[in-house]
Amino acid sequence: MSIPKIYDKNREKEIYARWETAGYFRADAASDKPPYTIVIPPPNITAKLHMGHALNNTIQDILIRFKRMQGFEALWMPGTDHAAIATEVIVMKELAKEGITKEQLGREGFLQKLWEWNELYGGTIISQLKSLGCSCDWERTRFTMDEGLSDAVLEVFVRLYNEGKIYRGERLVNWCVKCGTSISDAEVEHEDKESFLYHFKYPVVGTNECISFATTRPETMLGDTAVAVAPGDGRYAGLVGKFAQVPFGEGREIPIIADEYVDPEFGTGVVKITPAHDPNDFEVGVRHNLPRINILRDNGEINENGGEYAGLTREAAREKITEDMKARGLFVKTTPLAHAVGEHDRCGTVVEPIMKLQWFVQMDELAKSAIDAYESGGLKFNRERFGKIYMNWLNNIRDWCISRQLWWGHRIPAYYCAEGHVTVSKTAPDACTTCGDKNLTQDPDVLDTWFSSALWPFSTLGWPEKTAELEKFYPTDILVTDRGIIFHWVVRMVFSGKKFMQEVPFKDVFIHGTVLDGQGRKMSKSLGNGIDPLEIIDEFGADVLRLMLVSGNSLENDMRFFRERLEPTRNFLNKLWNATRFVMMSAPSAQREPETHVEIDSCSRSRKPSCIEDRWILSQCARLAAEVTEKIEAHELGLAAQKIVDFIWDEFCDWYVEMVKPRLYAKEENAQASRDEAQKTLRLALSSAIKLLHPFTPFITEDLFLALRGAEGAGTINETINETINETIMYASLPSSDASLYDEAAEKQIDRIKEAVRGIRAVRTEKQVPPSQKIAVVVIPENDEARELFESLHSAIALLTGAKEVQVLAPGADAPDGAVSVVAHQAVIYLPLDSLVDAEKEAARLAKERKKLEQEIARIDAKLANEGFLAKAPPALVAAEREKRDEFAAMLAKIAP
RNA sequence: GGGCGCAUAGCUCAGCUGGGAGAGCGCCUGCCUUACAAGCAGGAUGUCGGAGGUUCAAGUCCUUCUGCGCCCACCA
Repeated sequence: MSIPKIYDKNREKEIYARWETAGYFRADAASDKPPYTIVIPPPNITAKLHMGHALNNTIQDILIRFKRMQGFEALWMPGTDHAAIATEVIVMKELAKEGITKEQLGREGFLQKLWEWNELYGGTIISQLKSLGCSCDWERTRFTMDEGLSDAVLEVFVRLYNEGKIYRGERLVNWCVKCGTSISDAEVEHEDKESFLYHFKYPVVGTNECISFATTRPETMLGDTAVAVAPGDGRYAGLVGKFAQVPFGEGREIPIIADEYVDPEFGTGVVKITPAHDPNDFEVGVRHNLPRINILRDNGEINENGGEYAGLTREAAREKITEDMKARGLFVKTTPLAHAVGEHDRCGTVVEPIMKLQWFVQMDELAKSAIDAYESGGLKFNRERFGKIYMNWLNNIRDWCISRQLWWGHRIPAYYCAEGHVTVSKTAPDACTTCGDKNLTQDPDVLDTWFSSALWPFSTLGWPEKTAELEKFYPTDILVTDRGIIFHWVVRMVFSGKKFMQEVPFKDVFIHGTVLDGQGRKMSKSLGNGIDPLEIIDEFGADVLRLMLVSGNSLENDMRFFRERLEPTRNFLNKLWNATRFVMMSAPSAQREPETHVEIDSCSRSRKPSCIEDRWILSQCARLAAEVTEKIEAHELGLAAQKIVDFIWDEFCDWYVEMVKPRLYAKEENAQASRDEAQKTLRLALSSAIKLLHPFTPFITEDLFLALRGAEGAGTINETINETINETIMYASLPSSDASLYDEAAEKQIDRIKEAVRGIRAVRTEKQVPPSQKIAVVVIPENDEARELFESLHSAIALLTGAKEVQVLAPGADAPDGAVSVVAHQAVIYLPLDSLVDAEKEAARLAKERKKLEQEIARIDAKLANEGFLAKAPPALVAAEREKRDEFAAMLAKIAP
């Protein structure tokens, strides 16, 4: 029977299905274990898994799996977001293909289409997350519009309304004339566009003068209700208080006012004021009690207030008005101007500030609580700079417009009577609370999608009910998300959590970078440069994708995605597969390796292996466990992964496995005990590393772990899995990192062996000794301790260097003639290579060695000669430098001049 | 206009609280050594963007300049 040499990624689905069936992802609110909670950033129901999701969820899964193995009751709460406008836009596009509009379907009919859509596609991303290996508690999967979460939304709206924190008001909102809805500031994207600055003038009433000004939007002149100059601007001092005439329609006369808002340095120092269509002007209008003239229809056409221009589009009106001003001699000039234009991030339409009756959340107090959370240290970001972004936004926040003129979403629970009285209630009220009118109509608008996701960390746990889940799992431990939604989401969750749960929803926020294409550009549909994670999973397996995503880069920075980076990762997993294959073939003992911390500890202490290499690798295991734990807890996942990879590939495969081969293959009768010990240690060290790796590459590690545990005889890896179906690595305890398991003596000794082996190999290569030629190696140790060390590992050294035998002489023995020497710590190694020794070249080689040592010594001497260094550097460092100098000097002395 | 990030080997990037420059890929040499050629052994490669400064000591901290990139912003 043959064991496959190549690891098979196609087993992932089967393994996942077994985990799910076994209920391994479930988190129990009644558990005694300490909780560890993460709520997933709910993907939109329109979403298909992209690289950003793959990275985001890999990070979360690594943390959750690690904590689960550490013994926490780990809950990863999954779910999806209804994504009001995004979903509505997509479904409308689908309907448009059939020539249907949402108006034709009516509200009920359209919503039914949306629910159908959700039924069909809302779960797509969930199944895709499963193929990535995510260990979410799927039975708890929530949706922002399901019953419980909708109840939470209504509860919050009503409470805030009753507290006066939610109000309805006519304000300027960002209006998308295409989507026919208001959008939040955060949904407006500003892009610098080449445009024009139009210079015009208005006649000043009662004089022959004109006052000139500039604007980028001439059509808004139709709504001008003032002209403003800077207070104290001498040029216009005489005009303030007079009136200018808008030369359209009835020739409206508007006041010339002075306001701080005007920058006298800019342009002519004069600004026309359009309170109904510009946020700044709106403020000016409030200060000066100016009328607001709305000149736009919802579709962007000029309305009746625009008189003769009514019915024109924004663009057409702009041109016609400019022409008309020219005709009246009031046009001065146009100058080119690059300036930022606001566009709707969903459809790219230029956003119009427009007056609308909308619902707002008053932000001052809520913002303050979110600021407090950060300033008090109760909320931490993985990098300070993200905290600054958060604070900067909060310090400049404006009231949050929460009503959207859409149908898909949580409908605003406000009801109006014929008189226009407002009644807010979770359930439809029987009568107006003001006048008792029974004929009520509900507000047609729905809430901003972030209104519901702001509640996600506690609404998913059952709030407003007092549930065991809330008690156990709130607040959550960490939020892992993208830089792009700090304002949209993170901020709003923080103040919502503090407001309704009296506690921040998470203590840590981990912001990770963006996955870019190979050229450093964002992956986007329009560029067509996206890489589908599912294709990568198909080709390489989820393990490879996951490990690659978190390796070799720091997660808070953006990363470029190269397919070429997948191969080294795949190669590593194949290496691990083969290492396990080797261990199972050469150490097929029926005896299981110790499983718990206690067992490992007692193994290492009471049954301390007698062989140095066993002690060494177990010591390295304990250090690895400590380092990996530290790095994961510091959320340095890439460094943690690197440590594990290095351990498995370098320490375990390249050194330890080779070192123990002589013991495994020894034929002597008395070799049994040593062989058993080697086999046990092989299995213990490997399974330790596999457990530490599991959070990163869950599938392959499950296979290998079960194979190692259950292997009875030398069966195939795959066969043994079925026999141990009830067991899993997911709940295996992590290897002990107890510092008492560190064996510094063994570490130092193995370092010496490695040094010697490397030296011998280098000489072999340099002398071009073919690997097939078995050479002789003679070691002359400096003392008995070194002699014992080299003797105990002579077979290993022979195997590692391709030597026929390694002879260890007594300290002080005579060096063999005609041999090449390799100087190591506390030993000189001779390779009798008569035929190959070229006296001249050998002298040159030794001279080079000497020079290297002399340089090292000189460097240290320079340091030690520096009085400042001696006086101010830590004493331990100085001592270490001295020790190194002594060692180098000793080695130098051994190289014959 | 404000804020932030990046600049380290040919390429892609690590390098956390300052103490002898690293990895992977690529490249050169030699190996199908009975776990693995998706492998093994050996090797070459860097004024750590420029200039100042702090320090006994700077890739690491400060200032400044240059070149990319991102975010925020109501300057008409």
